[in-house]
Amino acid sequence: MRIGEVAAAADTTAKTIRFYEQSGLLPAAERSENGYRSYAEDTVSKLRFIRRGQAAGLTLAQIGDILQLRDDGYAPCAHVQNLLTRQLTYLDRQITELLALRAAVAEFHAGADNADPASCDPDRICSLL
Amino acid sequence: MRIGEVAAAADTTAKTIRFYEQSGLLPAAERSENGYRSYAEDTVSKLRFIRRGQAAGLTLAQIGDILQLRDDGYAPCAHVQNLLTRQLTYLDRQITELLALRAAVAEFHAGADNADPASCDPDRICSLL
DNA sequence: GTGCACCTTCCCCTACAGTGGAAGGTCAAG
DNA sequence: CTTGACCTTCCACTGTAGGGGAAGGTGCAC
Repeated sequence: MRIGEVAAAADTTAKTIRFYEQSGLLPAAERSENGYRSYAEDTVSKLRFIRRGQAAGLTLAQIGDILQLRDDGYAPCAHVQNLLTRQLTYLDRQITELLALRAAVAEFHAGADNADPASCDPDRICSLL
Repeated sequence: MRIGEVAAAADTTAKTIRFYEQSGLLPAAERSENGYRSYAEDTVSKLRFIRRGQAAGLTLAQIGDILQLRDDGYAPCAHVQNLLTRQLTYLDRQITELLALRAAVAEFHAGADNADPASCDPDRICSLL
């Protein structure tokens, strides 16, 4: 398959596939006589896997590690489980931080109700913040 | 005050102050005879305000708008209240998305308990994702 | 023989908020 | 008179995941 066909099949772009190759997520593609990249069917599977990984919030680097393991002949199950555990921890921290930020902003916002432009100290720029 | 003193007073760096000036958050500084930037005391207030704005999750561009209003002689209260309202909406959307992502990852992770490396279909790369 | 779709490499650009470093000027102390 | 701390400008780079577009090669249909 040529790069455009693979891209269409995996619902992505040729540009992205070249970028993945350059980033080491995909092995350097075979070339046909004319120099065009030539792909086997399983590249489509890999691209779909990359999309699933991204949907789980993994970075391309993390996804690349999994693909590497698979290419090296290992079943990446344990590694992936590890990754998912860390991802949960990471997300929990993110959510906690975001909730704290939301609370802080809500407090500022509540103060806005009884804000009087006249009582605003120019030195503070804005009494709400 | 020289740039280093201001930076120390506002707990930031000279580099950052120059960056803010270049980005339009701070007006072009006065210069003393030797070409050094020379600041009035109120620059420290502005830098502290920038930090409060960042703590509320505002971007430098948004903070810059507020400072601009204040510099133009307006009390930015109404503008800030507007900004905070939108910020709350934005944060709520972020939190919702993150919670959904967390749920998705948790589901993958739960599936990991009964994952058998042997039953892993290499075509899928990893049965967990 | 030429138009068109497709492919190649190459380099630059995006957003965000700075950071690092080079090359050189200034000023006070020793 | 030199050392060191400070300042100046300019240029490039960080991380993330690609996108835009130029300049040129390939292959098929008309």
